[in-house]
Amino acid sequence: MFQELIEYYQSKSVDLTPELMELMHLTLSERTVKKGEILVQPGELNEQFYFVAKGLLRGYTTDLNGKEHILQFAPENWIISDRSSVFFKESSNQFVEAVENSKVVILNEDFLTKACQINPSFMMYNLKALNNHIRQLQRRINLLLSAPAEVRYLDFIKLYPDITLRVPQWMIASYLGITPESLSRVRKELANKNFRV
Amino acid sequence: MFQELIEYYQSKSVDLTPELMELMHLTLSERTVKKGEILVQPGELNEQFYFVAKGLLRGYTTDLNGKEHILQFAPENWIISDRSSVFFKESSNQFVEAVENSKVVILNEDFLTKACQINPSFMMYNLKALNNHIRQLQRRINLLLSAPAEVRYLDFIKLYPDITLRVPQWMIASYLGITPESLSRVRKELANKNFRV
DNA sequence: CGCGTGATTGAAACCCTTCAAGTTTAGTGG
DNA sequence: CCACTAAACTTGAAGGGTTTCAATCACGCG
Repeated sequence: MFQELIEYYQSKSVDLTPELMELMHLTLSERTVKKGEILVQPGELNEQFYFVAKGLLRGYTTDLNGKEHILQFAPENWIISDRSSVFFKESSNQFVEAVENSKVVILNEDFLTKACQINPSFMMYNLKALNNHIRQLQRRINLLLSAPAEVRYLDFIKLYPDITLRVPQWMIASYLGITPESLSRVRKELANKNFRV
Repeated sequence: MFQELIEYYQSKSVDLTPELMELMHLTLSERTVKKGEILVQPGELNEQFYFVAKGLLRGYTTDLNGKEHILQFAPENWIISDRSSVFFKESSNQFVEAVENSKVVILNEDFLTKACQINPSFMMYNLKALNNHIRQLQRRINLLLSAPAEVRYLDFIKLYPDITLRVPQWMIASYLGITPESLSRVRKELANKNFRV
């Protein structure tokens, strides 16, 4: 059980003490989700974090015009959730959906806080992970504020070459904040400049 | 010493044990910064968090055209820093500057990790604060992806009425990702619609 | 009072969107 | 394995929101 999660923690230098292992087996569970299946819906309370053991999830919102806006992709070894629900007991404001057939490990607030308490190395990992997440989000905000679509696209395929190949183009467009048509034109422009992925 | 920080922690239900108080006095320091003074520069290593006890700071980047893009404002009781430096020992990629004459408490990684280790209530506070920060950033990304300038502006003055009154308009424009001219026009439109702040 | 910073306004240009149509690709059932 | 269909991608033309550049106006501070 939780093989992928355990290996992930090891790679992050988490000291997998018997105590931590016991906590994991007591509080965690696994679940498989089919492509297109929805794990979290806006309006619902969902106090779970999902660690992606296999597959690919995405988090997105819909606006008043029904347009989707992708907030995050979560491939293997990423954690995705709606933090409003988990830490603040508010209803979610985003969807979490499986882009591919996936396997996730379900973490909850209980596990995270207890693991931090009983295991200093886990706490260090968690602090770093959260700060790193903040860093990524700031980087994305900076790009949205300062860079045109072409630059944002190049940044995306450089940062996430893996995801680029696994999701349809319109999802990348949605993540970048442009229309699929615009992304198509951006790619055409890049091709004309002899750019190769 | 650290009166504002102590009151802030109390308001967040942090249990201010003697042990934690001692750690604070051992590792924290205060500093006053004049309006316009710069605390962090891109390229420099700066392993400090700043808790704003009084005043207002801002974090911003400059792009290749020399244009500024404001990543965050930090009024009283906010923490600002460049997380690349603090947790990952990389050089900063943003400026941190005082918008007003300010007083800050300087926190470092050592304090934060130790405080989390010796004090469960501090750890809980810190976890919540980080998750809340992530939530705010996602909210902002969502707005940048989905909403036109007018909506983003209305959201800003609703969320940060205080900051709206304390910073020049061009800084708000920079935060929103538009030019000062555009913000001026947005405000004119709103005035025509009989909108009042 | 004069200077500099910030805010406003106008006109042209630009990036991106929208809408509509056509083309390609991928998946499914016969 | 082919045929069919739906989804994804491309392309074009028109329109909208925002930027750019330039000029003007308002205000606070030395």
